[in-house]
Amino acid sequence: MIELTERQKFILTLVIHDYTRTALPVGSQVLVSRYNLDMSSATVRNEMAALTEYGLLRQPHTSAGRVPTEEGYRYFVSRLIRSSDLPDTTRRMISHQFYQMRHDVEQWVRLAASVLAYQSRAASLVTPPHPEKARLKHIELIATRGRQVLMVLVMIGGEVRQRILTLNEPVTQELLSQCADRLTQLFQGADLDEIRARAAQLNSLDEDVIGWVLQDMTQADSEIAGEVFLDGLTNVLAEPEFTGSEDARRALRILEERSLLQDIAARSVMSNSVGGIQVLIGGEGTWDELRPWSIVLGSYGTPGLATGTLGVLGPLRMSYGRAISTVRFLSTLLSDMVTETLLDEPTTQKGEDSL
Amino acid sequence: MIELTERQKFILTLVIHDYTRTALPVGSQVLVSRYNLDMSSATVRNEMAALTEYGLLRQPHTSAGRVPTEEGYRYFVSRLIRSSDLPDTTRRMISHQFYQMRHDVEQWVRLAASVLAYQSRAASLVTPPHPEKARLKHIELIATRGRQVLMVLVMIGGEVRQRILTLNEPVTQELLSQCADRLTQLFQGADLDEIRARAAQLNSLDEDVIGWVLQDMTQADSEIAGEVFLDGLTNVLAEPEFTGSEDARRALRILEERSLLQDIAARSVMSNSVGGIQVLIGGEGTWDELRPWSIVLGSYGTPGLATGTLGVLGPLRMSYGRAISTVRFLSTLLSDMVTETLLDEPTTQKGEDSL
DNA sequence: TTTAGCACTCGAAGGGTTAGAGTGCTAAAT
DNA sequence: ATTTAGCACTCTAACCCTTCGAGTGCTAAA
Repeated sequence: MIELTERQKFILTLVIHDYTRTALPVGSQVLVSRYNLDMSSATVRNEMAALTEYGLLRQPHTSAGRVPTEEGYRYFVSRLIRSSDLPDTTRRMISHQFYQMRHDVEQWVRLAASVLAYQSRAASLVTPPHPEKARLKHIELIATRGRQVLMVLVMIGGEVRQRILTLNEPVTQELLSQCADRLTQLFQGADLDEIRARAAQLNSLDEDVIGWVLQDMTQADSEIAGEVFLDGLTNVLAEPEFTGSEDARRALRILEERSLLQDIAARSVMSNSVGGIQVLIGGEGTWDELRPWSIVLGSYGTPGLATGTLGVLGPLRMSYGRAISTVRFLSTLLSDMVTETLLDEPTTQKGEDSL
Repeated sequence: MIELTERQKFILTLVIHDYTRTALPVGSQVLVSRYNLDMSSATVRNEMAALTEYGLLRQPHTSAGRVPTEEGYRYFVSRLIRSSDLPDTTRRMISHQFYQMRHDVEQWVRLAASVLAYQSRAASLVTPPHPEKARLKHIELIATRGRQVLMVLVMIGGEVRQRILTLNEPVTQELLSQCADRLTQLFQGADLDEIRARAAQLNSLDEDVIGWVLQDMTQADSEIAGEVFLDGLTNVLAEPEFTGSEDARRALRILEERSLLQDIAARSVMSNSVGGIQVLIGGEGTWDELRPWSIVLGSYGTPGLATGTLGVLGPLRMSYGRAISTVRFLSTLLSDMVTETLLDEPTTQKGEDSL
């Protein structure tokens, strides 16, 4: 990557700053007068020409001002950005809100999406915390009607899965409770493989049930992000570059389908990373539908226990500083939420590493 | 409401049909040639003038064709519409999909939203089935860490609520299980009031827990529609009347905030109702943000047991026939889903009407 | 009661002009 | 060796004007 002079960096920063605010190509004279630069517009013009040469700026047409290129944004994000933290009062306020929601995971995930969207003025997405490898904590079986039974699976980490299953023959609640207790005793703390290995010596009812447990846990393991909570879509549709264009709808379809989101969320190694936070600019050549968008992604949680993804989606000219600092703050906050309210027995208590 | 001649009804129907397809004001000559009418354009003009007089059509400007007014749509929906059922193959296909999803309520609610959006070519919304009055089926308490306990509440009807609660002092899993069993025995099938009434003779742990149960059930009762599942937003944003206008964003904000949706879903008595299905045209004077929108709403489930709402949101010129028939079909289908897979003990087994 | 004929209206579309913001280049100034 | 003033040039956005044509309402004949 080309080394710029200090002044060039300064001017690039100003152009990006101005363009993010106005969405209008920025000219040399405007820049000088708006920011009281003590150089002439001609000097700025020369520097801009250099930056254009380097591929960091471009002109929409000959007699227009400059606009940052994707490369320009990338340079800015990776080398120039000075992301200030959120103000202390704001942080305290947000923390307080989360504290009040601490009892319900879904609620605080939703809150996270809402805060993220509001603070970054863009669309936000948050996935609930999800263990990399589901470990069983508790099985519950509840008779409903005839051969149908509601199975509730509580995983270590707090995730709860429920499913209605149909047994071969009707069973009383009492038998079901005993079965659930037995299986809970037997498989507490076990992951998919361990259950599968130890599932030999079982009577028929237990076997029947554990089959469903395995199925559900397989599903849990394969889900990277079961549900994705979105918020702030209107923030992004309000941006001038998307009003009335095809792009806005395409982007919305992306968010609606969610498969691409999972794809992206799954891909943790990305081009530009700032302190654990990934910045995806203009689809990075891979996701064509995202060409007019940027995504700031973070993750939260504890790798061994449960992790989730959170991010901000906005136009190319989004405020990266604000987005990054918000994502960073919420990332640590949500990590705290996971460890504070969902932490369970230490994982060393179970498993093969019990030395 | 004014009585129209058969020919006027016919022409109104044609205008609405054509406008629904093209989104362009429809003129007399176009109408005659496009539908091979055996009358002259002048005759059509006269009838159109009459319909305009009655307030069922209007002209965007003097020398333009006619466009249906909200009143026009209302007349059409309440007196003229002939909503054909979905084709048999389609119905079977959809039913089959639902059958495969029958184990997971969230999944089939999501599927319903998806099918509804696809079939009606508009945005759709579906709320999960929700009992009008929560009745307890089962309490489960699971120790997590220290004084924190995961409480899982299973309601009759299949709804499951979970919450982390903090007790006054640490309690073993065994004690918790006993407590849960005791409370389940004592309050099974009881609603909020009954629990409150019978909650006198309890020891301290039970009392502590039952307080949280009451809180959760109160919350369950007050929720009309906890979550609203949306789909097909892009269908609606693609409509020409919304490209680039403020309206689209306003509408999206409505859907995002969901409070208005609950408001609407809660208000079951509406102006135009066709076979249990409510049609809300242009906000009906009450919801200003919805002026450029129409909503076709239905409900499903069994009033005593659990009910939900489903609906379609589209532009004023949406295809009401298609929307209504889709909503109607899904309404019965989802009702079946509720009774088939979630039905519990008959409600007469419990309560004051046990004669 | 229907229809042919006609004058009239008004928005959409096309074309031409203008204004001004912005550029790059050159030559003078620092 | 930079920086800056000056200037010719470019190109879009905005405006105005005209034209075109679809659609109307009215009148009079069928």
